[in-house]
Amino acid sequence: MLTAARDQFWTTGYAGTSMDAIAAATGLGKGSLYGAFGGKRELFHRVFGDHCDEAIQLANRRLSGADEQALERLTAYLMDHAAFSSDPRHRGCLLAKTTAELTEHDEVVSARSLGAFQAVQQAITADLEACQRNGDIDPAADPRQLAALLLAVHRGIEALGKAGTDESTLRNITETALAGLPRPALSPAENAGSPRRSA
Amino acid sequence: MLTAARDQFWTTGYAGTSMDAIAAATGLGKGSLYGAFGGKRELFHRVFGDHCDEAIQLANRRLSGADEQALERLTAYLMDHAAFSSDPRHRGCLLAKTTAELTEHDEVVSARSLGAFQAVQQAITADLEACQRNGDIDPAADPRQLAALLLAVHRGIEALGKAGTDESTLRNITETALAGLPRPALSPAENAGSPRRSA
DNA sequence: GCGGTTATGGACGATGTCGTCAAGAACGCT
DNA sequence: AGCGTTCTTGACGACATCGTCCATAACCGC
Repeated sequence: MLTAARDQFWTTGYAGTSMDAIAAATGLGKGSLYGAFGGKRELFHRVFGDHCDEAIQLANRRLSGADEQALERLTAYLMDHAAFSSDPRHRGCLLAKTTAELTEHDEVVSARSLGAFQAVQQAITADLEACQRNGDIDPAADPRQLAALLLAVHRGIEALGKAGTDESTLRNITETALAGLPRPALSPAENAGSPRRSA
Repeated sequence: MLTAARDQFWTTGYAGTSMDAIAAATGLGKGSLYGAFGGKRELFHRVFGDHCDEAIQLANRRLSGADEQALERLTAYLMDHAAFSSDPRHRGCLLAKTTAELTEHDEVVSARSLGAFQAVQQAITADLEACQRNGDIDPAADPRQLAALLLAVHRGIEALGKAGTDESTLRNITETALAGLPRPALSPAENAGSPRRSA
């Protein structure tokens, strides 16, 4: 029911969605909607908040686990996002669309957007720290800065995918970004022994 | 006059902007608007097309010049964008907002968005090739892939800035991205002689 | 200066949209 | 079953919005 309302906002945006459309999509009468949520704005806040929570949980779930697979998880997370974003059926991230449309006009939305992005960045940071513990990434690097970069790449892929960029380009972007991460400085002698992800 | 209409669309989005609002903003009567452009959609196409052209021209202007300053230009382009995007008064890139709102619903907008992004990417590619000629970047690297990554970072910075990310974070992202570009492989002996950008 | 042409502007009808409300359905409790 | 309470609903008023239309103003060649 909330998902039907969310989908409606998702495809037509906040301003482009009428309460009648939501009533039709959910099967509820308009009176019920106003009674339950107060109004269009409040309903959207509810829907948007839930969506942010889900997105954060998803990132945390996909990026947490054993140190040995940390780089694998990160790669998969970004690669899947690239594949997903380039799908023409993809409506685009609701978080991105909402931020673009409403962040200047709605404090609640603005705060929640920023919070969501920071939470995802935090999840990436944690995963990068795991990569460092596993020897996949230079331990001297600041994982928060790398995470910020990867989040930016993540959001950039989202934006470019929505514009119609094809999948291989988006995957290449991900690969190039990951290739640019600082590797541990190995003295030539110790090439062999250090732990790396499995192929 | 077109800029007034553009600004109106820019701040309130396509769906959120009424023709009466545009009439008020431009000082023109509604009849004139419909007579001159045909309708809301056509007017927006005009405004959006002009804006894309300007954005492309700006990128080309800022990223072209002598090989010796190619890396400087690229750095400045991205850094300025980071500073710009984090300004709370910044309305956010019209190209990004429009792509987010309309790309699924309007073929014309979709095509023009993709074209604009590709044009900017091309400008970055050309600048990176200049960097390679100047010895700032590994000549073995594919400049188009690096450009795609930098464009993604550029768009990501835009998105994060709109969400409220502060300037220093966005600048750090830019620096981290630039630091991850592949440097020319120098044999230890020739460290001294190769051309680098001036500090 | 003048007739014809074009541009202008705001009133207008039709429709869309928001939020409310009273009538009715569903439900629980005794 | 009978009753009161809550939930649901679609019609409704007020207003916004779209696109049109015509009376008027500006402009042009002559």
